[in-house]
Amino acid sequence: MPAPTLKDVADYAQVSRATVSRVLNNNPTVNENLRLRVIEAMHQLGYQPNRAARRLRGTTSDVLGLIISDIENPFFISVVRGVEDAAYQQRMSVVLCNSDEDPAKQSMYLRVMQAERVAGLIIAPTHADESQELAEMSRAGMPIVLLDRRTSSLNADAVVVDNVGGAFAAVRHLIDLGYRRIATISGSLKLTTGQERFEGYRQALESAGLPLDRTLIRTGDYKIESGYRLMRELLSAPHPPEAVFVANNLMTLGSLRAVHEMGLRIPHDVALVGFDDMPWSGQLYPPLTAVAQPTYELGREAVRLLLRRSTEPDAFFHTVVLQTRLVVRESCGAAIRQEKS
Amino acid sequence: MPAPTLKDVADYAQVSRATVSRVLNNNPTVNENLRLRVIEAMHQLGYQPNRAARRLRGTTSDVLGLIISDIENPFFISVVRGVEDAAYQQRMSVVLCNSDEDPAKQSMYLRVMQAERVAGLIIAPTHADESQELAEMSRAGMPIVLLDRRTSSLNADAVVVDNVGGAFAAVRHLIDLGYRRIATISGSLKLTTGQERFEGYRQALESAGLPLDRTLIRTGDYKIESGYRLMRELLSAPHPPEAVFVANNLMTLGSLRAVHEMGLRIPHDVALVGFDDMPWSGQLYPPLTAVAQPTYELGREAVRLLLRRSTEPDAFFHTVVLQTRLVVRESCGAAIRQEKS
DNA sequence: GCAAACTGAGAAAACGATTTCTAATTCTCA
DNA sequence: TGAGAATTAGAAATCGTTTTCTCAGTTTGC
Repeated sequence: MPAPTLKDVADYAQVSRATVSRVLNNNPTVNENLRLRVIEAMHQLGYQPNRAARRLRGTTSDVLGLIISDIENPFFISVVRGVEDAAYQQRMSVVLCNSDEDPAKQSMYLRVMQAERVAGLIIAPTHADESQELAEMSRAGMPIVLLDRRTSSLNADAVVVDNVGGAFAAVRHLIDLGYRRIATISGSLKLTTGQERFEGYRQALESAGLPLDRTLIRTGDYKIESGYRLMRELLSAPHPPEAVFVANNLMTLGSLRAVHEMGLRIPHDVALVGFDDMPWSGQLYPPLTAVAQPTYELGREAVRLLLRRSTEPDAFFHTVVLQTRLVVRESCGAAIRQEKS
Repeated sequence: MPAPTLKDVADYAQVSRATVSRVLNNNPTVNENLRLRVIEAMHQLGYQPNRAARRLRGTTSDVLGLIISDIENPFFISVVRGVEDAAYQQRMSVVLCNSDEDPAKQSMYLRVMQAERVAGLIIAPTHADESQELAEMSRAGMPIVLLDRRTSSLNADAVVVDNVGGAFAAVRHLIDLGYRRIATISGSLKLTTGQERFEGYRQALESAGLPLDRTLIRTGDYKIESGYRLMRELLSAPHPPEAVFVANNLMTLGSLRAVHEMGLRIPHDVALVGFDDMPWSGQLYPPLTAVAQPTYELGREAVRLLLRRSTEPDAFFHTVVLQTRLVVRESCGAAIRQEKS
């Protein structure tokens, strides 16, 4: 039993295919009687329009491409959900791909997107993206929105969070609580997020007249293991820090383990503030103080930018910066220290 | 600049469109010289076949639908990844939808899938799915694979984990460590996963000749808050349990918080085993003993079943049951107790 | 050496919608 | 009442592929 086509509906309702199409697309030039007859026929037959055919003839596709760099990072889950919800409201579907921080895989998926003739593309470019592919697609008229990270090789719409401001608020909070020797475990400086969070850390120290101490700075790779290793290094040093700002969620988990294994207590022996608030952050031991990112909004906003670009292809590029929020729990020691500001 | 079409390639290579199509589909009946000429032309023009047109004409679509019930549950992330990877190897793309445990949203997405004319559908049906839609689609010839959960309203291929065995192993482990008063915080008994994990708990007690004590059984809804509330209830009772088996990841987080807030220690005052091992399980305090599910495999296996059904539509239905593994860390007290088996 | 079988590749017909023409009505107003 | 405008809906072209049909040219079998 093949699925009913528009022609079947037309035959059943005894009208032409064009009329059925008009009803389908809410063309007002169709008589109410006929309209009802066609709708009745569609119901009777359980008709669903074939998207492939529609896309082939119509100029606008209703599929939207989303390429993220690491589906296993919980950060992206909520982003995906934001994109999906916003797209659904526009009756668009989302094709999701995962580049795994692998430039080869990314370029493969870019080709798939091109072949799919997607209406637009939302992408968190991989680590060190030097490829010209994105720029070429953009020049060829494909609406593109950069998500979370930016890349030097492409001028385009982008939606990012205020990494500098978020990191600044976190470190400033530690300073206001009276900590002076504040270390950081930063992310890769090849990613804009890594650079910016480090910059926030630097500015916060500067704003309080504190020196930038090389021995308190460690650079990781956003994975659990590097957080563990770098935290051990920091705490084993002759003159360990009083507090640490960790620049992402997974490295924070590794840091916690290191502290516990060394038999130290948080925040009494060392205070901790993380970047990225997760559903389980409040259930860690101790509950984690962290910079919350508007991940869901990030996704929604990306779709909004994409739609704007589709309708106004020549508008100036926008970069939307979403604000973060510091969620204070116990790992920073706010409850046990006097705020000295 | 419109994208080049097959016709453009044909003109450029001075052959017919049919020949280009044959080259594209590796039809061996085309002469090597022509083949090279066509491939060269495709390169020159940067040609990418239009999937919409291809899907329209061809009988087989290369899009695979995936409907999950809660994208915010970390459990599904790895499942999605498994599906995606397996699909990619078959050069298929995945359209991902999130029903949010909402039957209305699920039925909406089912219609989208039907309209997309997807090659097949992998679905974790929502809570209490009584709809006939799935059964109808199945009867209409759509290959369908049930994921993680089953539903009474449809006989179809399914891939699930051995919930009974996993729960049994977890509780049996507690028994072997010498615990006798073992409680459970179970999931909704409307879901097959909830029922089966409870059944594993029951069987483990029975196998050791322990009574099923109503006061030690609590039923939650798989959310953090219910884990928190139910654990407080259990521990405030006049005769609290020595150990607790919690039937999902989020409720486990809530349970941990409850124990900590009440000033009790794990595993000294109460031991804990969870269901579903997560990347952060080892970094909780204390590191969590949990039943690990082969989530990635779950996804891969679902794709495999789907492809088999596409090629052999009339084969008998299979249910693939994947085994779990108990990951022993510290929350069960294995390190501090003598195993008495 | 002639009929039959095989090869390779073009012409043309699908696929299921949308959209542009176009023609048949109905309406409007002098 | 009749000419022109407005409305309504059908016929046919179109989108970019795949697939079937066809046919010329070549090979094979006896």
